[in-house]
Amino acid sequence: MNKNNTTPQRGRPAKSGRDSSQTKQALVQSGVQYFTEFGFASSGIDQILKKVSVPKGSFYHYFASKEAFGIAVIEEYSHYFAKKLDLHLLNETNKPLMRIVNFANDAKEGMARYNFKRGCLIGNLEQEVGLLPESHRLQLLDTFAVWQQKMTCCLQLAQQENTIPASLDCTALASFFWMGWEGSIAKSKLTKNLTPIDTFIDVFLQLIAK
Amino acid sequence: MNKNNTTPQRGRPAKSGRDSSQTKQALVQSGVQYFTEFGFASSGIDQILKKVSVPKGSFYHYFASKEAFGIAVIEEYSHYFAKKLDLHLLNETNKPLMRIVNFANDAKEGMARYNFKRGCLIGNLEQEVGLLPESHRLQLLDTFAVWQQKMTCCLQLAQQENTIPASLDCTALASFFWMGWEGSIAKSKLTKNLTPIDTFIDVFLQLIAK
DNA sequence: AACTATATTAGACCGATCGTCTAATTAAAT
DNA sequence: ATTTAATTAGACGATCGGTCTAATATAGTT
Repeated sequence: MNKNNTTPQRGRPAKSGRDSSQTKQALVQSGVQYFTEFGFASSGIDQILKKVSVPKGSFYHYFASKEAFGIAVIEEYSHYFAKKLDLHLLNETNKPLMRIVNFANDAKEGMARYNFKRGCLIGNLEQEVGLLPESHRLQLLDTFAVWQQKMTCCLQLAQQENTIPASLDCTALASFFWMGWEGSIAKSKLTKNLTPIDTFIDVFLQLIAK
Repeated sequence: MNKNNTTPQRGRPAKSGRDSSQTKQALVQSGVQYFTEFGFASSGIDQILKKVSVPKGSFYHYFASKEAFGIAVIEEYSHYFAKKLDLHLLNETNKPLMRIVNFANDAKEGMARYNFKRGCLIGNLEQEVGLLPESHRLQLLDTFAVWQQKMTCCLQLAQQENTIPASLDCTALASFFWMGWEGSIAKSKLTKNLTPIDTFIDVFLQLIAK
């Protein structure tokens, strides 16, 4: 975002060979991993730095504080997830409810790939909210609002298709979906298998189908 | 459990005046509060002790380790919650679905009373499972299994009454309920209001009603 | 070539815990 | 008086938290 390789870099060069924005991005991605697995409070800056071979002294060059770093991490994940969501929920080659199923399958893959250790950053931090700075709390709320909006649209499409009853309030149903979703991800972390997610999706679809 | 006031206490008397089992119980209750609000990893033994005026040196007299203490804390909460659940779900003066509503209202009171800072110990620890000893993980699974069984029975009652469709698998539905429930408690902590819980219960009941 | 500005790093800083343990203290039992 | 049991005092070393200052290395400027 900041500098590209056409402009020569001033200052002492990074040990890693990355330029400024690459290093920043690498740190954020490492943060996503650690925060998703261990939460904000229990993740140390040391580990996060070590993973991408950035020296400790550099951290406060790139970020003003752990809080500021957290904001960047949440933002990164939010963008990543919103993209994934659009990929499935706006895929016009599939019917609306099928899009939800596809999204769930995508997420299930991720759960298994990381051995059920990660789950959803937003859901994990949500539980930790009592230990988080207020800025993070608001950011999490924003993120959920975006996801909810996307899901609402998808459900409305299903409604227009007459796949689900017209009597349903799609906004409330979308909120309901995400609460159950986060619950199922958490349960899946606990059981270390995909059964909870499957149960959630199956029952959800069965309940809303006409 | 251990000693009552009829048998005189040997050894140096506790500063607090409590006997052995009272002190242990006080520690466990303090642990419930802290673990529920801050999780296992972020709760310090010091704080837990201070809250009930038990000196630090005493901790390892009462518990073999923090892990063992955690087991006692989870057990205490599980019992407490199972009792609350029975109180509502087995209350024959109400129809099955009304019992669920009453349970939810009870829980909502608790959420508000603690200013949305605590929520559900089991749900909170569930998210933290990556940082927990395996013994805790299994205990959490057990606890959920018990809750799920209780809810299954209640839903089956509703089914027998013909309040909900006979086509529903009550076991799956109970699992679904608890995932959504935990999700709604977490969301309620985030929003600092009861709207998520209300939405969850409302939509759930609407979806399963005939 | 000397100097300034900028970018990055090295590594220490200190306070706060962390969970645990050993020795001392206090009382009842013998 | 001595032993046994229960509780406490307080230190223990280790880790690690987030942060900061000074040193280093490059590019731009004169």
